[in-house]
Amino acid sequence: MEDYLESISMLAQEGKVVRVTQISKALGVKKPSVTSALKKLSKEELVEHERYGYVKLTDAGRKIAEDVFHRHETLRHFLGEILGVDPEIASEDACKMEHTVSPSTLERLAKFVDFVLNRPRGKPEWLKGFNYYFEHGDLPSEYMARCSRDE
Amino acid sequence: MEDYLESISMLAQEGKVVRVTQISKALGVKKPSVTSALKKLSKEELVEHERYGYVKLTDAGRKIAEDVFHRHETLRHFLGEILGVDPEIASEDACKMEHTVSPSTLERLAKFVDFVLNRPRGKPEWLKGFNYYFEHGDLPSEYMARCSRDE
DNA sequence: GCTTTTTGTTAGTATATTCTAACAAATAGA
DNA sequence: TCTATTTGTTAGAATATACTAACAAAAAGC
Repeated sequence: MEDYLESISMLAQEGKVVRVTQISKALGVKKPSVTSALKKLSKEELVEHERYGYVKLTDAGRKIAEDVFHRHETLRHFLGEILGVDPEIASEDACKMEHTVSPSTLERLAKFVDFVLNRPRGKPEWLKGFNYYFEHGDLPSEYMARCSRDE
Repeated sequence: MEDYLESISMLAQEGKVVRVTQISKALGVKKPSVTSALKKLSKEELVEHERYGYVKLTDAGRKIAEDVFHRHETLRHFLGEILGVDPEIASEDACKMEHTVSPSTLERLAKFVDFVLNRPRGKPEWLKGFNYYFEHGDLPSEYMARCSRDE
């Protein structure tokens, strides 16, 4: 259900009017699945949807959608920009993981991403070291030297 | 199903004989759930189990179990030792996430954990910086200074 | 306005996984 | 060895989620 809310939110963000077919395409599920999801989400007052009509998030629904989206983005950034996972895969994995991370872990992960990418400026040197290590299996001597100096 | 395999593997590792009740307790599910899981896993030739008897992994089952365990440990280490998530929660989250991470992401994560924790010696200075940042919301001036020097 | 196409819904089915209740086998105690 | 307890199984129901096939409503074309 979180995926439906997130997808509705994203489609709405793009300015498009949100309809069953679009959600169906966005999520890669068949239309009846969307209809029944919307029925359920309506009952929980997370979306507004009348037969054959447009889909809109309620405030409660939007809140959840944005939370899911935040989780998704945090994971995607971590996977893509720190671990260096292929963007496509980073997005897919984020999509699956976003539903299982606990709030407290996500909070730390978000801070971690922020810390690594922005404190106090851009990406730190050691991240290049990691990429080198991942590609070659060991570290360039220059990096080793600098690291020892730091210690 | 992966959870069942992992649990059986872990119980076996502890030297104990593996039985339905133990798996049931380890996973926090009722015994009929275990019985039916075992039936399924037997059909797939991942465990050996005869009525009222002990449970044993086949080679194929053990292989999967060890893979799941590896995923679990990698995640747990990352969450606990790098992000600094509470050990209890790190373990729970790892348990949920271990089923959704893609192999390529896991490979990078494992390398990342190894890199951060062991290359070229123990934990790097910046990890303390992260913990400070997480607790206080900004960085100690000493760290800021050192970082600029590095750049 | 009538027909065709697109869009959405309903009904019914399937899978995966859990549970409870009731029963059966195995084990342990006396 | 007989009974009581522990352990394991079966049967059946529940939830969550997806699907297909068939139908209905709405929109578009002419």
